[in-house]
Parts: sequence; C-alpha cells; structure tokens
Amino acid sequence: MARSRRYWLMKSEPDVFSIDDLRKQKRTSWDGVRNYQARNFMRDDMQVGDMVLFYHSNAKPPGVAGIARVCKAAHPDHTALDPKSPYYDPRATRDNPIWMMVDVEFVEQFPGVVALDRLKRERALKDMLVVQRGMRLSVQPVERAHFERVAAIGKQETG
DNA sequence: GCCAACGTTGGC
DNA sequence: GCCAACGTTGGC
Repeated sequence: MARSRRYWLMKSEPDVFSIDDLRKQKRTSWDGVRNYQARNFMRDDMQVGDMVLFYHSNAKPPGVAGIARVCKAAHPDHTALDPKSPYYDPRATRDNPIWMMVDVEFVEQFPGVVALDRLKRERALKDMLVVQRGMRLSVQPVERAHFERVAAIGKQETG
C-alpha cells in the first residue's frame, strides 16, 4: 500500500521561475537544486501526489505564492551535465549525475502572496522550518497541519 | 547593497 | 578529522 501523501515547501526566485510561469506552462522539472540535503529529500522522500507550497524567495515580499503537486519522482538533473547551464557541475557524469530533480505541476495560485512576515506572525506556524532564523534549505518538509493553515490563509488573501 | 547564517572546500 | 577561508543564500 502506498504511503500517505507528504507535504513540502520549495523555494524559487520569481525572477528565475515564478508561480506565474508554472501556471502558464502547467508543469516543470525542478532543476538547479545543488544542495545535498535538498536533493536527498527529493530523491528519497518525494513521491507523486505529494503537495508543495511554492515559495518565492528573494522577492518583495518573500512568501508562499501558491500550491503545486509532485507529478514525477526524482530523476537525473541533466542541467548538471551541460557546460552552458548555470547549474553545470563538472563532477557530474551520465553514470553518476549527482543531482536529481522532480517534476511538479501547477495546482493553485493564491490571490496574493502569503508573506513570510505573515507566516512569522501566526502562532500556529511558529515551528515551520521556513520561519526559522537562518533557514535557507530550498526543499523542506512541511507538516500537514502547517500546509493546511498556509493554504487557508492563501485562499483568503486578497493580494 | 549589506551581511548573518550556513554549506563546502581544502590544507594540514 | 579539524577548522579557517571562501562562496552562497536570502532576508532586510
């Protein structure tokens, strides 16, 4: 029997790839992750059907912009093999790609971004990783209750 | 643009 | 294996 659905938060700089981009193109390969802990979450723990909070980092304001869903489990991130890619890693080979990515599909864009600021003011979210000081992991597990809370706030944000 | 916090690298 | 130096992330 399949394990139950898990919940995640994934960061993207909207100047590079935003929730608008995901909405328009419906799905994407989450390439460019170059951190082992983040990779391991994708490779070992993410499964098709898992839900994702799409977080805009380096944005004004930073925050959760919408929801996505994992639609393909981890597979090699070929951008590591491409010398022209900003994500090129000379250590990567076809036999040992080192870096992995999952594919995600668009689910929902909130009317307005749920700002990090707002998340920090929610008592119920005080243990969420993303609100912890110095937390820069770009792929994070999220508790279901936290996911539901952020989604509820997002649906009522007017922007 | 600043810089604190964090992750990685490499000399020893 | 330690840890200083360096590079990156990402909020502010």
